[in-house]
Amino acid sequence: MKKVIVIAGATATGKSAFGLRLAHALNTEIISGDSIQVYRDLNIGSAKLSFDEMEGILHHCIDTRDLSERYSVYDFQQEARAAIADIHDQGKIPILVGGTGLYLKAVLFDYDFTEEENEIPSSDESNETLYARLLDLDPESAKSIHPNNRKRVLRALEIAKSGELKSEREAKQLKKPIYDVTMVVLDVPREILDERIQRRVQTMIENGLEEEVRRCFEYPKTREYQSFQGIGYKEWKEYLESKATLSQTIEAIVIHTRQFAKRQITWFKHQCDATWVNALDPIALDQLEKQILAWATQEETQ
RNA sequence: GGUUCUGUAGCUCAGUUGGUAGAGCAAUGGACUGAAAAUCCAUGUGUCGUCGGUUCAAUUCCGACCGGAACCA
Repeated sequence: MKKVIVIAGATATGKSAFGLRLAHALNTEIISGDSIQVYRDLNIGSAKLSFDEMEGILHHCIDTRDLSERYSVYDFQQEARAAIADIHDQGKIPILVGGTGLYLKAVLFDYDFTEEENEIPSSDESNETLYARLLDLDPESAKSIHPNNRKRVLRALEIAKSGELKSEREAKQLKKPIYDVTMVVLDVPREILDERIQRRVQTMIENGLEEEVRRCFEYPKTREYQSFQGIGYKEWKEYLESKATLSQTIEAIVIHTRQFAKRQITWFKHQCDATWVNALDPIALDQLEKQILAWATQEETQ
């Protein structure tokens, strides 16, 4: 199996910096595992590295979509795997850096998405009615989806329409990585992370986040885009409509970012087999780098 | 100084015609296979401002005091 390095963790834990460090040491390229950084004009609010900050390291899966476009795990799986293959062909070990847990897992594991229309399933039926139908069509999947989780119920019904059930599709998977993966989760104690988030948002404001938002989402129609769902963007809706103050907007961004970080931590804790490292401990990071470099030079396993 | 409001969960506020109280947000934990920075689930004891009075019983009624707001001087 080919090797892949993964640097994961909550927002504001220093993933990008550590990823760059490894990329230099291994003379390789980085693949961003992030659902918002794929959008071309979302720079400040998505905490995207600037061209200079990339320090000459090639970054994949960034700036690949226009604000009006939809994007999904499927797209990411295709494009990230293509980039991985390309880097492997150069005899290098790709580094996947990102905080979108599902995206990382879908690339590394044998998640199976068949080619299909990327449409948002919609319905005006009640949650109860939809769930009842799912119970009938795919009881196995229904068991693991809460009736109120309309999005998931609709998706499972959508899959069932194709003839194959969601539960059947997943049962065929081995649920094992398709690469030889070394995965690291960068960890920062919650209280400190909260402060870092506060500061980071403040910096975004100073760097002109409001201007970026106005430029990208000036027209109300654009605020229906998937890209507008990003934290740091959607919070400006009320502000742009003169229904909220600047400080309320900033506060909302901070709160949403913290809640997001919490969800990310929960995901990585339970969904992934990874080495957790205190990102604030320079000695631990040095050791980690050495370990990864040593692992990188080992023979490929079968 | 006077009048009228007001003080209940971290925040904004309901409520109890007197039997010690509950929403939203926040917070905490969790789920997660095509929107995932999304979506969803679970968790609510707090001297009901302080001190007195009435009462079998006061957060609820009465008084004083201490905060806050508005208006009048």
